[in-house]
Amino acid sequence: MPNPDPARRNEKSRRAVLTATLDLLHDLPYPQLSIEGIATRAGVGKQTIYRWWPSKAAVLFDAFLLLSEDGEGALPVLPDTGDLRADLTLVLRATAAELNDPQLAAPMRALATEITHDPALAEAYHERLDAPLREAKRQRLRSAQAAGELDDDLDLDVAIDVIWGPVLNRWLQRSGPLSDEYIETLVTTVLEGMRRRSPCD
Amino acid sequence: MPNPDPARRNEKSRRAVLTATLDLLHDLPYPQLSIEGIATRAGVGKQTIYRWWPSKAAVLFDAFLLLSEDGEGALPVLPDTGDLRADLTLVLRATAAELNDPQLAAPMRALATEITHDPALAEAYHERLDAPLREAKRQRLRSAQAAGELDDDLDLDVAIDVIWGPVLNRWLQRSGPLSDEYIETLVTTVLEGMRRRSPCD
DNA sequence: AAAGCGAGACGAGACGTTGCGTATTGCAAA
DNA sequence: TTTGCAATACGCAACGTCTCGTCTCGCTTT
Repeated sequence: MPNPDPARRNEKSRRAVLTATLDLLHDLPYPQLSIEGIATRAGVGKQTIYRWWPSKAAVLFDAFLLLSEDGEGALPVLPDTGDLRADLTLVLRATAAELNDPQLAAPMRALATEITHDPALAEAYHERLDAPLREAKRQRLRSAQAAGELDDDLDLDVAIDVIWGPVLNRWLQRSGPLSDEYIETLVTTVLEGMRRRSPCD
Repeated sequence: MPNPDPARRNEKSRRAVLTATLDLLHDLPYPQLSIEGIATRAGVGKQTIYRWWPSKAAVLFDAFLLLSEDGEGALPVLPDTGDLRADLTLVLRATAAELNDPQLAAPMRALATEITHDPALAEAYHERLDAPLREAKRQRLRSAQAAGELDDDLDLDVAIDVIWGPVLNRWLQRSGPLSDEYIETLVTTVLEGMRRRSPCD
């Protein structure tokens, strides 16, 4: 009797577990979230959780997946008004708003920290959650390249890191607020670069 | 009998606890690190730990503090050869080497993740560990401003985030290797900016 | 078609283990 | 003589495994 048969899996129990996980995270910090607590809240046997998920982090990941699938069925797309600076500012502000929302912040922090300790989870994250979003960002930057706003030989992946890395980092490390001013300055710095220019602008 | 008297504290026990913490982190991931394990390894009573530290994270923080104080008594300074690009590349490579060293990586990951869940720890981190390093970075950038390499109205704190944020982020999220090529491209992108330039370089 | 059957997921919860944080006991140092 | 110390017992909570009895399927047999 090796593995359980996914075909016979009870979808209702699955969703109950995931929503219970999200519910509980509204009230208590992730480290205090327990499998037993999830099972009780979901009205589910502990074994049902241990049967389908290898770890608390895996449950969290699926819960997160449920969240993002509910929000948007299709692939994410970044706004493209032709003004890259405006679009980036808009998107980063939206991101900041999400990160400042305690509702979403709790599971996001939890996922982010589990990823740093669990390589397997990290890979799943990049495949299922990060990749589509990253592709959307890449697409927007490609469009800006086509429009002549960006250098053609710019490394888009590095560019994405340079734009979003500081925001995520500031949030994770709590080094400061994700204010509009910060985002404004960030976008300017990234677009213009740090080097002094000869006076030809 | 309210608080213990720090004057009568046993320095030997203190160091035993902190070094035991670091030792244990070489062998097992941080989540599996237990107070009881530290006490046993250190040859110390559990109560001695609970008397002086409020949490596992606090022990970790002090252990980390011990590490950085051992490494360098004085304030850190970044190299300044007059060539900002070269200096940044050098420093980032050194940082990447540290982060790639499993010895140091374990406690660093642990500290980074605890910070995201514990605001009090985050503040202590920024005061005692991040601030001095950040000041050194700021100083180097100021020097570059004075040398005319950088714009005078550049926001140095944002600049620091833009340079170091992507590295830390890539490492925490395991989104890719901290290779020399990555650092090279990163430094170039940050210094030159993403925007297309009119041909006046 | 209807009744019987086996497999396997399910809710519930007991079980031994582990680590938590507290309390107690001598001992040693200041 | 006071108080931090190592050691260890304690109650508690969550762990992960296990064993129940129930249920829901899909496949036979009639």
